[in-house]
Amino acid sequence: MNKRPELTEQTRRNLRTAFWSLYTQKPLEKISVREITALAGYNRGTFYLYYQDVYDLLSQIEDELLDELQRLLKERLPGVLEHDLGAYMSFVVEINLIHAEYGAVLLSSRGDPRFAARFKELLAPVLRRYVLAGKGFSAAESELLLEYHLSGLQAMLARWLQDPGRISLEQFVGLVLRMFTGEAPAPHTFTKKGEDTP
Amino acid sequence: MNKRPELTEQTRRNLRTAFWSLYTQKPLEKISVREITALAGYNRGTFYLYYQDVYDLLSQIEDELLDELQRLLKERLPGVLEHDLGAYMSFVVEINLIHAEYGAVLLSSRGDPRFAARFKELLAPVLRRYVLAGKGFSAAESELLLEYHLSGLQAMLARWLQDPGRISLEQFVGLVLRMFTGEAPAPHTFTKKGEDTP
DNA sequence: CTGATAATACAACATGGTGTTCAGTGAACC
DNA sequence: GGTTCACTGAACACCATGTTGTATTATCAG
Repeated sequence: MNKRPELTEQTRRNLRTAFWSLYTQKPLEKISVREITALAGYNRGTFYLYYQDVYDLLSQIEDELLDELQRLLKERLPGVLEHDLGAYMSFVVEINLIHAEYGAVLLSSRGDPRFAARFKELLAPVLRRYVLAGKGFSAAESELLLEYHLSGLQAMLARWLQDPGRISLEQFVGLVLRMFTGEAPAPHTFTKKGEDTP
Repeated sequence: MNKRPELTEQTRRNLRTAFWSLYTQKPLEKISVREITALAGYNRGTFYLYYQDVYDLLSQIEDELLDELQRLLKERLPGVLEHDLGAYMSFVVEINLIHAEYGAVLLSSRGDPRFAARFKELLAPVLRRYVLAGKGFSAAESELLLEYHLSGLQAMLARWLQDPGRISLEQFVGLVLRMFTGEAPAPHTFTKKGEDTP
């Protein structure tokens, strides 16, 4: 099966690209299969050879992003996290920066709440253990504070991704850590590492 | 026009109630005018005598809630806020508790992002002045931290409204203030920690 | 080269939602 | 008792959906 893999992949990409250029302009419910295929230059029926419906297409984009994020995070989690939450968060933010074209939209208020929810779910275990644990909160309190931090982080990250030039990555991570730990670290300057960041 | 105001008001209410009972069960885009009018016991055309479309109906509910919230907050702002952010936040939370039937849905992740955005916009000035001002943050940093606090508060409030019985209002406001002020113990009398299991 | 196969095109169909229109009905109001 | 009002019922044009059957290519195996 699939005698022409690179052609089908191209078609898939074309549909996805057409969809995304529409999605950056208007909400999901106003995007029709007609519009996508017209923009991509295919017959409407062709769409259904690749995707069940418009939401399925969006889901596949989201799945790819989240799968990669999870994979990368799991690689780094044991080595980095234990003694350096800051480095871990830097890594999280960097990954998002790489995929900013998608992430900035999906995580924003005009994005997909389901995506944001899954993103938060990914980070929840880390926050539970390294930000909330051992501070004497009841289970109910922890749950609420976790929601505060996760939603806050997600929204702040989304906003930063809109225009990452205004604040450096280090400064941004500094703000995140400041929120995590209360008031602890210094406000502006952050310790610089030996290497440049892309 | 409108010779029988109490009849038309009743119809309006019936349509709104029918819509809301559907909206608590499924997302907006899956709710049709047909469904609403069938549930309310009216002809489909009648809907269009009162609302432009389904989103218009939702908007009217949201507008009413936000208008009342804003009105109440403006009443209390000058008297209460200056010396007691805690009392002010208590008031904010109380108002939301009164309208929990709507607020708990609209503010939740399955609610309307536009509503959440407007809700946050309402509280933004207060946070800007009483939580962020005078702490030496740059404009860009303040914007990001504001986003963190607003989104965190909104999400935590939404979650609390789902089941306000688990934590008292005072305790909840204590958590909010704790997030606002860093880690400092809350001014109000609430927590007695150390007995619950973390 | 040729036949098989896979990717895509094109057209048509049934379904169901949208928003609008317009004549008609019954009850409320004056 | 006639008029006005709220609502009905039915129809209309439009558009999107998802599916199907048939046709047209391009690629590959033999």
